[in-house]
Amino acid sequence: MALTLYNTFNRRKERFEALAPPRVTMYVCGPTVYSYPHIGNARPAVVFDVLARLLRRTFDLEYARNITDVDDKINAAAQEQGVDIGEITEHFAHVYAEDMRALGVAPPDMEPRVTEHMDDIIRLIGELVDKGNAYEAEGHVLFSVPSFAAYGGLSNRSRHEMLAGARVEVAPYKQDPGDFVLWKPSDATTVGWDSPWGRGRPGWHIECSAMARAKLDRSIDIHGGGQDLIFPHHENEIAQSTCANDAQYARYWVHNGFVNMETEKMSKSLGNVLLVRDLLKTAPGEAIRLGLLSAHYRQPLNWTEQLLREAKKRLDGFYGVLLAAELGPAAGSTAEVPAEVIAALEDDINTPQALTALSALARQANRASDSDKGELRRLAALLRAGGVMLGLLKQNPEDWFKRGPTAPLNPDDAKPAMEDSVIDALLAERERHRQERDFEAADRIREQLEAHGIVIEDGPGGASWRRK
RNA sequence: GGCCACGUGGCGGAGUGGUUACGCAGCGGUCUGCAAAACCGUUUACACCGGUUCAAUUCCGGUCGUGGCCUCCA
Repeated sequence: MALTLYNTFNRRKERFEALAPPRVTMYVCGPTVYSYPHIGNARPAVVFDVLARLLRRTFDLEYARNITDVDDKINAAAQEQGVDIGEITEHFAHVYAEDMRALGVAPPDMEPRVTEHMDDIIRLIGELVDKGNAYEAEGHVLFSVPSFAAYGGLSNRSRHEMLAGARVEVAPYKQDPGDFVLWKPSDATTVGWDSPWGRGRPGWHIECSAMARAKLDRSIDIHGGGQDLIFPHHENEIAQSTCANDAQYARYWVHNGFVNMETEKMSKSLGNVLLVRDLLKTAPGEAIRLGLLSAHYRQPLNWTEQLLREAKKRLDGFYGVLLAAELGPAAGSTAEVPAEVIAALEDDINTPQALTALSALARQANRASDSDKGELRRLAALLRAGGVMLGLLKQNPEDWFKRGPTAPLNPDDAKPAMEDSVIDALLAERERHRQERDFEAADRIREQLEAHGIVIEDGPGGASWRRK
């Protein structure tokens, strides 16, 4: 099987072919660092993390995900708090990295920041001006959309259609209503850089074009991001980069769907956001990650408490297999990734199908668990390898069951925490009662533990416990 | 108004021109001192109307509905 990806540009699934194998270049639009990431922001990070893991199996991947640290929303936040923008961006870049790590997202190979590529941005704008694709007007530099005949190819709309639906006032200095800003002037109180067009700062779209070229190449294999970036952001990137580089900008455009709250898009402007760090207080990072992977990446995902609960239970099932097989932590595992998992992921990153393959392995393993320990261990190792491929099942199963969430999903379910040593002591006491066939006393201890969210499981090797 | 998705069983969610998705929940059973876990079995699915076809949930057209983009947004 070969990798196929849905290419937004052609609106169909296509077989992936690298421009210059074994090298593959991938650029994904990363965060603008001015606030805490919400679960919707986490989706592309997780999805492209899975794609990156898949690509690394067969290619020499160069994966860049930018950090936008110059932006008017950052400026607004900095002015409001009376601090330098660097304080805001440093803080939230750190928060983003922490939250993504908690979700099992491996850092990309490169995380370029806009402020570190101002020279590249200014050079790129200069090239566009020289080529006649951009012009200066009232301190601004604008991209001339009519100069790029293929404009609208990604979002599948003509300039005429866009004008019909335009809801924004057209700035008077624009030669064409569709023209967009590459560089804009900064006043004395706003952060700015010296340029041939005066002190100013970059517009929204140019930084990705500049960093993709600086960090990867003039022509890249895969460009990813959320569906809301298709227009205007990615459309404008194509215009800038194609004109400046005289080359196809990106061969495959991959866009993830939104995370919704009650079927409505989660967005900062609507205020209906669920922060990753708040979710991490209620559930393990792997459960949140599995929740994000439980629907196909292009489908909308309705984020609910039930979704998260089901994700956690599914992981409980998988870890139950690993525990029975006494596998321990993931490090050092040499098992091959199951072919079904690879096949599912190669089919346009079909993560629900990959999870189905894991469930099938778990069932087979459980079936074998009583009669054939060797088979159990073999299947469990496959399950683990498939899970790790998805960024899951990396923990020691014992830790998974003994370390509950720091807070329950529902505050009403709050139960007083209990020390491991206390639990172990109570369990030993219960064992004595059971030896003496005093089941009433034994059951009282179980109820006592239950009240603390602890479940006892009696097995052939004695009793064990786990946190719900 | 333009463009684009989507509408699957109690819920979530894949997929396919003719064969069990899978997960969660429910019900029955095996196991267990009782449980839990696990396993086995099980419950009315493919919005509606036409068309193509030997055969459509799957292809085509229409209707209705939901959502997204067209403006900062993953």
